Amino acid sequence: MKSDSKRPGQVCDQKSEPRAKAASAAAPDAELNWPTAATCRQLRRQVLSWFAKHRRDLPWRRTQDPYGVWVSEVMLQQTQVPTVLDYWPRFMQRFPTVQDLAQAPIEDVLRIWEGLGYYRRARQLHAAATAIVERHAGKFPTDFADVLALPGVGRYTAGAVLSISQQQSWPILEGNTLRLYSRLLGLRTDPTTSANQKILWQYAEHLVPQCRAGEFNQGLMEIGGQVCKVKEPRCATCPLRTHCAAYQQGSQDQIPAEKTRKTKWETKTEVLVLLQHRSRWLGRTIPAGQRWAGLWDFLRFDVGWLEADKGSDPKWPQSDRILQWLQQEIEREFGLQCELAAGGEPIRHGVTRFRILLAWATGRVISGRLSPTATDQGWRWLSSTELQATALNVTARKIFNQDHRARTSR
DNA sequence: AATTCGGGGTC
DNA sequence: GACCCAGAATT
Repeated sequence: MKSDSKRPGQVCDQKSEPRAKAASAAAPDAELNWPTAATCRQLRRQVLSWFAKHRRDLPWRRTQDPYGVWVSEVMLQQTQVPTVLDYWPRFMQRFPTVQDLAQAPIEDVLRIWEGLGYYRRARQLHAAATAIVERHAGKFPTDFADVLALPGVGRYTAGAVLSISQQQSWPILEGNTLRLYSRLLGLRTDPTTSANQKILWQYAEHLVPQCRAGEFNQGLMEIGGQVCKVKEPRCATCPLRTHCAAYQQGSQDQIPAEKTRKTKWETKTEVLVLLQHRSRWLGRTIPAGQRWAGLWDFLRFDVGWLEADKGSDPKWPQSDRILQWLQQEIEREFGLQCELAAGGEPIRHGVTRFRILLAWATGRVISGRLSPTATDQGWRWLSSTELQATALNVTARKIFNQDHRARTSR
C-alpha cells in the first residue's frame, strides 16, 4: 500500500471528520445498554485486538484498492463469504481496474457474475464504473457522498468501502452487525423495523472510532459472523461479553427478535426445452427491462395451466401429453417441427417470490426454419462455444451442463 | 413500510 | 422448507 503524503496518519490527524454528526450522547432508549464513552473506548480496543488475532485471510483483504474493496462489497451484498470466495479473484483478474470494467461489454460482466445471483448488482456495478470514468476521471471517489451516489451503493457499502480502503471513520450496519448490536444493546424488538434501524445506525455511529475504522468494522463483522452466531453463539470466547446485555440476561436466543414477515409463495411449473439443430441450440437474451435482462435462456414454457393433469399422471410435467403440447407450440410459435424427449429429474428452484418446478426436455429439429417473428424476438441458434462464453440463467446452465455431460459420456 | 431482486447456501 | 447472508432500489 502506498503512503500518500496527502493523507498523513490517515483520519487520525484530521480535525474535522467527514462523517455523520456524532450521535447524541444520551441513549435513545433507557431500556437499552447504551455504552458510556469509557466503555466505547474499551470495546474498540477489544475489537481491534481480537480481529488482529482472528482475522481470516480472505482474498479481498489483501488489497487496499478502493475499487477491489468495492467489488467485494457489492458481491457480498446478501451473499455469503464462501460463495464470493471464487468469484472475486476471477472478476479482478478479468477487470483489474475501473477502466477495464467500464470498457467491457455488459455481457462479459454478467458471464463472470453467473451463479452469484441478484444480477442487477452486476449491471449497477458496470454502470457505476462508467460513471466513475465520466465523473471522477476513472479514479474511485473518496468522498462519501460521491460513493453513495453510485448505483448499487447504499449507506452500508459506502461506509464499508471508505473505511476499509481509506480508514475513513464511517459506521456500518449489515447482517452480522445487526445481530451483534442487537445483542450488545439488549434490543428485544424486531431490529428490522425502521425505528430500530435508526437506533442501530446511531449505535454504530456511537461505536466507530476515528482511527482504524476499517479494521474495527471488519472486526465487528468477523465477531458477528464467527462468534455472535445466529444459533449457539460462542459467548464464552466472545471478547465483548462483558459489555453484552444479552449475555448478561442470558437472552441470546431471543435476540435478535423474529422478523415479522409474511412470505407468500407462488408456485410455478415450467418446462425448459433444449432444442438442438445440428450442433446448435435455440436461445435468446432476455430483453432489457425484463427480469434476467441480458442473460441467455432456452425455450421456456409455463405449464401451470395444465395443473389439472398433475394428480392423474405421476410423470407430470414430463408426460407425453405435455411433450406433445410443447411440440405443437414450438411449431406454431417458431415454425419448427421437432421431436422431443423428457429430460432428467425436474429441478426445484426457489427464488424470491416463486417456487418453480422446472422440468426439461431435449429435442431435435426435424424440419422447418426459424420464423421471422421468432428471429425478431431475438431467438437464434447458438453453438456450444457461444454458450460457454455467454451468461446463462443458472438453471439453464445446470440443465445444459447436465445434458452435455450425458451426451459426451455416451 | 413493504416489496422486489425471480439468489444461493445451509441446516 | 425456513432461515440467513458484509443490502439497495423502488413503490
